Amino acid sequence: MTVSSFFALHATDGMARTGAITTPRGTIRTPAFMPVGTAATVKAMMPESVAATGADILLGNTYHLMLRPTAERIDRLGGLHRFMNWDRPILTDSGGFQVMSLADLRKLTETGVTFKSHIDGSRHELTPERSMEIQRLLGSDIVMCFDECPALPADRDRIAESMRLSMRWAERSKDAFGDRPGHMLFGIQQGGLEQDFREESAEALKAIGFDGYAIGGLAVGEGQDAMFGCLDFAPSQLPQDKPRYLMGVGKPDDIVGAVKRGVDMMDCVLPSRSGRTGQAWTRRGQVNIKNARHQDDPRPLDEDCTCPACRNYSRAYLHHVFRAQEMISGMLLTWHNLHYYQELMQGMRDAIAAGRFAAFEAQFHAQRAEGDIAPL
RNA sequence: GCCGACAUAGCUCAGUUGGUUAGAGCGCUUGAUUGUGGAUCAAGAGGUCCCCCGUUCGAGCCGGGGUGUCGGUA
Repeated sequence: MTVSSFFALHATDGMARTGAITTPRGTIRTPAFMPVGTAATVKAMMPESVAATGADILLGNTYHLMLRPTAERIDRLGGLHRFMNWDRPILTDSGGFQVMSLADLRKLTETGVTFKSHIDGSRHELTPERSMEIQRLLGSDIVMCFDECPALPADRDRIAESMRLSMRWAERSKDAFGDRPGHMLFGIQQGGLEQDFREESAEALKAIGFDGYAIGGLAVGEGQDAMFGCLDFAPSQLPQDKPRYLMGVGKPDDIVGAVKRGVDMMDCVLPSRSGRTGQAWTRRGQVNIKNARHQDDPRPLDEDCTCPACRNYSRAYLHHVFRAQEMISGMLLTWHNLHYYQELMQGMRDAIAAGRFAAFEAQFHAQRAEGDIAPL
């Protein structure tokens, strides 16, 4: 069906699409879920285990790697892939999200952002140019523009001002990125929940021209209904023939809703963070393994799951090791969560290819509605 | 046996000259977590203040007796 040199659309079903992004380091099947490996590791997971869950690509983070161990050191050691023993594609966030999440540690100007390190208090300047340089030193396959991501709710003036700053930074990012065969640069649409600002942002990005287009600034406090409302129009404002990447999303039902609305790629810390804080995501919904009801339960987290946590361990064990703060707790639950997320993505890819996404979605919601297995 | 200290939430402990409905940390029961600060936040349950008697308008607090624990000593 297709299109650009590296992105091939294989099938669509409604707004949902399935395809593949080809990179020198491997193919990314879309819709894709990308685990987050902020500090050169998907926490609690070995890279081969991450690959075993079915992940084609993972994320690294400009801001965190810049502070420690520094981009220059990673470059001297052969680049991020070699450094962390992950030879498949890596997408690096530009540090833009930290402009929001670390708001009390930074100063924002037209030029860029000055951060005060949360590690040692040292000052670091991040600009579109410096962000591109760091992502080049890391050897990132998919580089993200440096942007600003305002928390919602925010008033229209603030959203417009922020979006336009991000668009000026997008242009500087493109200039600084230059021409790097085999590497891609993605622009990031902003504009809050406002359709006109999203449109203005999309037009600005398309005029600059990118290899892919991200939808940024969502899942930052607006709630699912509002986010879906925005996704009812945002994807179609972006080019049809390029990957669309919804940043930072989400819970399983957010992901299904996003794919339904035309999103090709997503990332989220949730499966990995939840794994470390005792929360599991299953086809029957959310399970809090911390809860006392699991302490005598010999059954697996999910009887139908083939991940190591479900195949080899009981809920009672997972409960125990979480309560005892044993490291295997985060390892097993993270593995399960990533496995479930990837299985969900595969299910959606198959369903779209077969033209039965609506049925898949209905079944997804029906299984969740059943709720967790009955008490003992 | 004698001398001394101590006894308050599951645990470790605060508790003012005697003054509303006795607190904290941890633990416990739950919830939140969306481009990761291995983080953080929120709610809740839980008390015969060792027992008895007394003083007092009023006792976790003061007095007497008892019980228990710990320490010292013979």
